[in-house]
Amino acid sequence: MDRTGTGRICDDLTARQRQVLRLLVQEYVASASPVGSGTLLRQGQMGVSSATVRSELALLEELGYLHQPHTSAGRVPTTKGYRYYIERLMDNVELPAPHRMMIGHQFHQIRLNMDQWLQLTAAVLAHTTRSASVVTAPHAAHSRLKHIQLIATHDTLVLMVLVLQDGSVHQEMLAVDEQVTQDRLSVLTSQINDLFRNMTADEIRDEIAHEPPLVTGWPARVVEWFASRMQEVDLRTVDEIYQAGLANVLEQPEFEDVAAFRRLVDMMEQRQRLEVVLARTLTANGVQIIIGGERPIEEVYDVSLVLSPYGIREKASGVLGVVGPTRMPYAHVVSTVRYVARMMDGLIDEVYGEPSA
Amino acid sequence: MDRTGTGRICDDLTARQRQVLRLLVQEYVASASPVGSGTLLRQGQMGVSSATVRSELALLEELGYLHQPHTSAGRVPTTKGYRYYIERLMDNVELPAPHRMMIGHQFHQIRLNMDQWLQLTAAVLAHTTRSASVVTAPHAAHSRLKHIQLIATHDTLVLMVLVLQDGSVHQEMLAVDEQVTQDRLSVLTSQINDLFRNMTADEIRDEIAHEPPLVTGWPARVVEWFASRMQEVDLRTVDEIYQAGLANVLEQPEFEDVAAFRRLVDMMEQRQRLEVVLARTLTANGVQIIIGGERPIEEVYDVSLVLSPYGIREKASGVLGVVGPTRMPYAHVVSTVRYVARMMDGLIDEVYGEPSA
DNA sequence: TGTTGGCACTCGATGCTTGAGACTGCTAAA
DNA sequence: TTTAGCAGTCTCAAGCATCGAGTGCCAACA
Repeated sequence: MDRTGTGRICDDLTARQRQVLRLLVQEYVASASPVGSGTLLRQGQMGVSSATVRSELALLEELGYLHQPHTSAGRVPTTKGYRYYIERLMDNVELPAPHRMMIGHQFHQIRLNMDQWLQLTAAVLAHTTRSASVVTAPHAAHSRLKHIQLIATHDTLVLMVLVLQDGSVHQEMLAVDEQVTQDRLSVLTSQINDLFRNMTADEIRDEIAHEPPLVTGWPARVVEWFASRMQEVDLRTVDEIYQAGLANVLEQPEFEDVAAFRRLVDMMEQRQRLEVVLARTLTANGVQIIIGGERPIEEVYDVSLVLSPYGIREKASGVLGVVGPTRMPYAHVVSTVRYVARMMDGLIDEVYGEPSA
Repeated sequence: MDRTGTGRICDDLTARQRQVLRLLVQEYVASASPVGSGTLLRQGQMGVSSATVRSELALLEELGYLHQPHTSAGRVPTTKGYRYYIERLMDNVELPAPHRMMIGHQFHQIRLNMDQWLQLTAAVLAHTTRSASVVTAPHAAHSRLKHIQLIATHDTLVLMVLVLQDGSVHQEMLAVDEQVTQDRLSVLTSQINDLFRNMTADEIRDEIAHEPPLVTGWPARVVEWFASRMQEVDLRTVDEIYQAGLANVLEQPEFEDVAAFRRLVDMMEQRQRLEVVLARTLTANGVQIIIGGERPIEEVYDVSLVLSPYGIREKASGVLGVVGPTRMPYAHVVSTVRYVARMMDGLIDEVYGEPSA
């Protein structure tokens, strides 16, 4: 792609401009204050004078990669600048061994309790990146029924516990008008299990629609309830969301401003919006970086997300990642997220992978 | 107790001092800035001059109820002042009807899904009090086994789903060395259910210790695992914790200071410490108010908690409440928390109460 | 004895000015 | 094309005066 031979690589920036942009982003991420030509010279030896750097800076600003808070200040990367840095300039290194060891160590010696795993994953992510983290429970798109259990908790209340192929367990209660006995429920449990085991929600819907009714009276309504609950669980793209490390981001200077922090907290608390962002990553490949001000989160310009899917697509997959300031050490965060996602892949494979038999 | 006849009631403060303290707390809660004698006079008609109020203020400060940030500022209640206000001066009114209606309305039309109920409860508490909220899942101290189900998810992995009398559902996986079949697990499921149903964790421990072993080989280890998991669940005082409304407290002026807000976030994120506080309320009667700087949370002096147990003691009970700034409209918050706790009582009774049969 | 008006005083908040410092853009020379 | 030099811009922190809410004290009074 180097068509001109003058250091113009790819399509737009010269080698020196790229170097300036890279140094500037790195310096800004480290120092959290606007970077001027002087600082840049001091930082990396680039063999030119400050005046040259200044003109490059002016050009980069004109091209939309940088922004100047005010005339006599240094430059700050724009969203476009971060995006360019992340995609073209950042060293995409593997997480250093000590970090890998530390993470690996924390993941050892824990029992096979999915809830604890996910909580731990969120904690580890938050801790190693000094940011907030999100982790969703693994989940399959059209999971099949593994087991249903109906339990009488009261004379007219039925507790349903639903276990799906993807390992998720769901529960809900239903009030029926008549008295129910555990004996009758146990029979019904067997019937439903025998009839619908290994079926998806859609298949169950079809089965019910076409077959003559299995039962009548309140058991029929229980079956109906079971089917609609299956459907509901099936439609959900993101199940439970685990979070950790909100306190970490409070250390960042950009969140001295309470309003800025509020945007981040809102982001974490508004489940709906968060779900949209997470769902996008669920079907993506590899680590996704969403920079504040970009598409799905235009209004939260000082927050970025580094997310990765994990698990086995179509079998049990979720999303995990980091939520932090836009001014974030992306290289480190990306490699951490990637590494933790790979770890989770391993776990999921162990738990849900193809049986050897 | 009015021994002197000069307005000295109970034991310590005169009627006028109490009036001054009450007005001051109310005014401070409303305005968020130190209250002086002038403001106090303007607020409530107390028929005395500012000089008199000043001397009362000076006395109240000497007694430790008030604090003066600096010489030329007004007074601010101390922890002791808040405590006195809450216990002796606050109007303990019922939540006004419009609020009651709004809350009641939000609670209607939701299905019997405990998870959603608790999430909603947290949201409603946070919304009506404009603070953060915490709600724990209902839970019984020594709950009996209702149902256990063992499911083969893999050739050497067993998923156990545990349903207890208190309605809680617990799950965990176990890796066994040998191949397991669902058939064998189903048999084991029936055996365990038949043998241990309606027993507490302790009873199950005893039974296992004294009876000859039910099975040998890996099924024995599954039984052992089941028993230890029961024990573990039984020992837990607080199960899942639901939170909401952290963003609300960011509106409060005292949390302009990031450090202060950090203390609150830490409070909410450090599960261990939060559990200690919540567990204390679990065994208490009625609404508990923990003021920042007081016993279990000495170091978090700008945060207060208003908590209430709910549910049926020994059968299914939890804690719910509000976490907000010490400068909090206690009367309103207390009546909200009380009202919501009563609502939850109703639900719990419906779900776990004595069967009519 | 308790209450009150008066008064001097304190001290944070506010606003203004000023100088230092960081960084810029521009220009003319190399 | 690069660079040294320079004038200009703008923020920030410090210093300073002012304002005013609020205080404590005291003498006079009911």
